[in-house]
Amino acid sequence: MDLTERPDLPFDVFSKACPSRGTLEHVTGRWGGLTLGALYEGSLRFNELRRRVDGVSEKMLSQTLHALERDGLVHREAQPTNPPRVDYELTALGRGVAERLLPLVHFVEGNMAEILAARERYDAMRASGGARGALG
Amino acid sequence: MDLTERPDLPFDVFSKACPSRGTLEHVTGRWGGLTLGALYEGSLRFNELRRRVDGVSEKMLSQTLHALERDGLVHREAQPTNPPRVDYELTALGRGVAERLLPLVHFVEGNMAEILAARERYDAMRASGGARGALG
DNA sequence: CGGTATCCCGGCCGATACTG
DNA sequence: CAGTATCGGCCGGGATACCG
Repeated sequence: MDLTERPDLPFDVFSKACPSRGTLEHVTGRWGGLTLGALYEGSLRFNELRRRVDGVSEKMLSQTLHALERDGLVHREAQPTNPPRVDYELTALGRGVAERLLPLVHFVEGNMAEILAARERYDAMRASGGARGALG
Repeated sequence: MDLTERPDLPFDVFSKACPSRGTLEHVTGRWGGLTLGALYEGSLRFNELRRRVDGVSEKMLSQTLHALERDGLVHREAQPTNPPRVDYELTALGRGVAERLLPLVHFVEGNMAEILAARERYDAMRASGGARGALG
């Protein structure tokens, strides 16, 4: 397959004004991707999600969920019980996004050792003073 | 395939301290993804890249390229000519990332109309005052 | 051409307190 | 439990100027 072949769509992410850039940032931002990933495993309540996405604050989780719900990727199901119970789950669109996002995440996780090695090489090269090759 | 099945790796992105989160942000951040996408189409020079990635500033492109180079995703080839010529291209690892990133980007682009419609519905619902259904 | 250095603002984000 | 309100720090990122 040729991934450079771009279908003739009305939206082009390379264009400055393309609204897809905004959604892409919701989806791939610091918390958006982790939230979608967690929900891909199944419906979760607010605090379950908060525990699953290690490090997220109440505020950011709430904000992230609102953005994803607005984009039609997450469905919010509130039950008017006491205490209140709210479940979050992916929509069909959200599953589509998650199915394409997770392979990327897993690929990076799986190659993290190589990435860390590349970083060490890069940093060592800079520290030792330049762009010369192995021979110095 | 079951994307929830996570191989037993030393790195887990859901964990607060996982370094993959950093690389993921380089890759999916505001400019990282567009830069990888542009380079997936072929090797490019600095200003070619700058024109292709509409809206990026010199500073952010430089910063983005450094981060991607450090992570071993992009290779920088400088020729000591005058005027200077520098080419950027994806490494094998970078192509692996791009191949998983592009389907996500294309999916969002392709479903942008639906996403925008979801936003309008969401905003209209909020403006009209509540979580009631179609019957008001 | 291919960058780096500096200034500065907006908003991301965490911490804390409060509400239904 | 499931959030909202408010404050403040930090830094992403744009504008501009400058360098080899």
